[in-house]
Order: sequence, then structure tokens, then C-alpha cells
Amino acid sequence: MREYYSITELTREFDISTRTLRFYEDEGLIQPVRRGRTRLFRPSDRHLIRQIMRGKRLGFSINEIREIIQMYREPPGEVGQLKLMIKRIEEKREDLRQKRRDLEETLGELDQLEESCVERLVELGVTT
Amino acid sequence: MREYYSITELTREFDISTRTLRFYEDEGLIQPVRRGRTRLFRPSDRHLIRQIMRGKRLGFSINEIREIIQMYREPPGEVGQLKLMIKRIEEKREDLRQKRRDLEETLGELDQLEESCVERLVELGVTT
DNA sequence: CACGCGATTTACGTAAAAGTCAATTGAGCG
DNA sequence: CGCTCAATTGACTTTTACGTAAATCGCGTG
Repeated sequence: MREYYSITELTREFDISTRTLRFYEDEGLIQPVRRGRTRLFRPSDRHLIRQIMRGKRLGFSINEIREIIQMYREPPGEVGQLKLMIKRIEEKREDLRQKRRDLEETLGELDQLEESCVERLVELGVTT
Repeated sequence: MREYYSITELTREFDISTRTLRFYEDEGLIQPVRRGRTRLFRPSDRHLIRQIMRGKRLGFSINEIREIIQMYREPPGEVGQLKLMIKRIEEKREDLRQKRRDLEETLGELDQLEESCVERLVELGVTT
């Protein structure tokens, strides 16, 4: 496991710009350490970026992604906080389950569409 | 099956604004018919709106949603077009499969997080 | 030391996806 | 007919998520 990653290393790995990474820092999503003014990204920052990119692909906004990420940051010690956190986790999961239903439906419809295309090709005498 | 829906009926059903529906029309996603200047939405328009909302929840942009929707509009009769369409369908499906992987990973991590919260509660002597 | 190069900061710009507001229209109803 | 209420149009505004440009900094190398 590497100690540190430079900003450009990560921009290449995730195919994003430096501006984007700095923006995520401004937004409090990541907190790379500094050597002088230069940012040094730890493996944990890298993992956070992976989570951010996943969230983006799933259509979560920066705010929603922040909500998820913050849950990982603070492992609360107090009972009330823990229960609240479990509730918030459950909400996010419900959100994700909705997305999964949407996804399966969309995939299903695309399957149908493709099938009808293939049928049409067969009618036209095309050997698939 | 109803003949027509009014714009406000649909804004209530899908919890969106009239502005949004008109915007979707401007963007060519839906084409309600007119009685005078008033829009009348058919069941097919309603189904399109459902597809649009699903696409939005999955993080697709208007342009991406338009790509999907257009595939349903034009059932091409020509072989080349059909093959091209099948290719585009396959691309969208790959996109959706990526989202599904992202989704499962995120759900998995949230499961873990919740478990550790529950554990922590047990340690604190809380009877779940 | 001079230089090149990558990183940073600051500030303004922009595209997408609507929200908001004002003026207008038209259908139905007493 | 006059009124109301939903619907329309057009213009301007807002928010999100960065892009872009300019000026500066600092470190390693020849």
C-alpha cells in the first residue's frame, strides 16, 4: 500500500481534473494532508474518491454523496447518535433499492426492445 | 385506459412542475397533442414521463434519456439501422450494468456500516 | 542561479436543468 | 357577458458541478 498519491496521479486514475479534486476538497468530501501547500493524498483519500465516483455514476448529488461519506467518518459512541445513524443508513438503502428497481425495469425494457429488433432482422432474412 | 391527461394531473402524479413538462417537450422528449394551445397528454406520453423519471433517478442526463427514448420511437426497417440500434442498446445496457455493480458495492458497504453500528450498540448493552 | 514544471490560489465563466415571474389566453359557468 | 381559474408563453434567475485563465510558488536539475 502506497503512502501518498499526487494529485495528477489520481486525476489520471479516475479520469477527472485537478479542479475537480480541489472542488471536492472545498466541499469537504476529501481532506488530503499537505506538505507545504502541496496536497498529498493517502490511500483513504483514494478510497473516498472511488466512493465519490461511484456515487456520481449512480446520480447522487455532491450533497447526497457528502451525506454518505460523513457516515463513514464519524463512528459515534453515543446510543442516540448510533440509532439515528442506523436510520439514515436505512434511508440511503431504500434510495438505492429504488434505483435498483428502476435499473431492472429499464434493463427489462431494453431487453424487449432488442428482442424485437432481432425478430425484425430474422423476418428480413438476416442470419444472426 | 384514459384518453387524455391534463398537465396538472401529471405534475401531481409524478411530483414535478408544469415548467418541467414543458421543458421536456421543448427538449423533444414528449410530444403531447393540442386542443387549441392546451396540451393533452396521452397514455403513451404518460409512459414516456415514467421512463424519463426513472432515467433521472438513475442519473441519466436529458440527452442520455433522449437517446433511450428515441430508440423506442423509431422501429427501423432497414438492416443496417437495426444492427446499429442493437449496438446502441447493448451500450446502454453496459452502462446500466456498471451502475448495477456500483449499486451493489454501495449497498454492500452500507450493510457493513450498519452492522458495525449494531455491534457497537450491543457493546453498549442496548437490546436491539 | 536560472529554468522548467507541476501545484496552488483566486476569480470569473458556463452548461444543464429547471425555478420564478409577468403577461396573456381561453374554456366553462352563473 | 363578466368572472374565474387553469394553461400558455417568454424572459429572466438560480443552482450544481465543475472549466478556464492568470498569477504565483517551490523544488529539482543542468
